[in-house]
Amino acid sequence: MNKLLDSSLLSYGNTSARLSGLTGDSSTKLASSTVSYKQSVHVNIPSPESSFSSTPAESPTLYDTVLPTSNSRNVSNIVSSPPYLPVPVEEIKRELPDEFSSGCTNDLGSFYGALQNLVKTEDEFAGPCQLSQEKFQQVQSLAMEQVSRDIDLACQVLGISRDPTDWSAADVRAWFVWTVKQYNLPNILVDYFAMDGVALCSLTEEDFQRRAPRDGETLFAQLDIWKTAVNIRKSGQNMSMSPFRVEDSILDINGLLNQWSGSVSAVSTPPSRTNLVDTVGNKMPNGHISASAGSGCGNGTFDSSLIMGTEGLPVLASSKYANDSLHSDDETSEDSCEVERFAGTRSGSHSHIHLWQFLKELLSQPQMYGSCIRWLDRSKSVFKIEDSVRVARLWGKRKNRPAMNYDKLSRSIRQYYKKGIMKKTERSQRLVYQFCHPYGL
DNA sequence: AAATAGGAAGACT
DNA sequence: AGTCTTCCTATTT
Repeated sequence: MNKLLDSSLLSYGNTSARLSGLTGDSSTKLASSTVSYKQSVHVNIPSPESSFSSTPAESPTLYDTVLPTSNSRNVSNIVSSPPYLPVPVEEIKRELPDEFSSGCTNDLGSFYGALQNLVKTEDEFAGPCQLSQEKFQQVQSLAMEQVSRDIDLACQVLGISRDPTDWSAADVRAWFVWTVKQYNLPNILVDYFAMDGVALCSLTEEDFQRRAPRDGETLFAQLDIWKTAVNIRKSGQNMSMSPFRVEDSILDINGLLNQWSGSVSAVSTPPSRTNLVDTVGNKMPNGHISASAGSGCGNGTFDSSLIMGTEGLPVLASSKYANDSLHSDDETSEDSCEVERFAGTRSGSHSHIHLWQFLKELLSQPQMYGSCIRWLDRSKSVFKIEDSVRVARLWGKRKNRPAMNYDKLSRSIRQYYKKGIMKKTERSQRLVYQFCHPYGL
């Protein structure tokens, strides 16, 4: 079993190190990156315990060290942990500063120990460690490159954008299933994260923890890595690394996906990103997936056709993720983009969003929609619609119902009373509603 | 006047 | 079948 670079290496939380710090440029730091991760953040570099048998002459890669070559490779190992990518071990060792080897019993041990130490002391860079900025940047560059490759692979497998803010609700689900699978997080209820990427990115760490008390931190940390990675790439400082291409990898993507899906037959089905399958290969309605314990959490699966071309070769799974976010739903862009966004890209599964989910999306973006809907008491899931006309208009746009108004919207809300999704507050106030547990989480 | 409440029927998936 | 959407009348704020 491969060992991931786990909390023992990049345990960001206990060390107060930040992923964004790895960029070495504070200008690229995301606001959310200031959170100290208390849980492990995986970077795909094998631990010292992994069976390195590198022969210097062959300049093996990290990938090589954990994956048998040829068709006989053990796919289950690939699936049970994030795939390893070809970063030459010797290169990493060569680029490590000398300080990294002191006090360790073997080279790899020194690498991990030193890198951990480096991460620990990043915030006190000029402190006792006294690593040169150049050396530090070498290591952070390697780490970020590995992270970036992981993200590229996941994007290609899932057919989603690198940028989480581009994700539709279906993309968010896909990312969740992938992450849950990769990091074996059995206690995640995906339905608690039924939102698009913009809404997801606006969630705080506390929001994650509320939705997933056990693994929320890890998920939040993972999302933050993605956000940071895309920020780095956008800022153009991504270490002259070309995007990872599946065809360049020696990773057996087909095998990976077959294992991932648990259904070889799915390869022959038409490509469909939303055709999620459960652990026995049954498609679930509306792409519904659940990673909760007892429902096949550890085996969250996808239709492996999602990235298969007609010849069984992995291909990029469409660019349809182009626009399903709410972030441009402000007053100015509503008009300019209306036809394209709501007549076109909103079709299909994305129109399945429920009103209560939509309202939560708006509520999760107070900077954008705080003037029309806001929480009155977040802990009790009490919110107020401040601008009923605008909220109704936004809802109508999302559902492609131009005639939507607050009268109709409120009728839908009132249906929720019977369903136990919403309720009126104790002291009835106009335009004030309350989510029933757990819908307000 | 605007919001609330809920019945009824139809659309849509 | 479930979730709205649409239309409606009556009531409350």
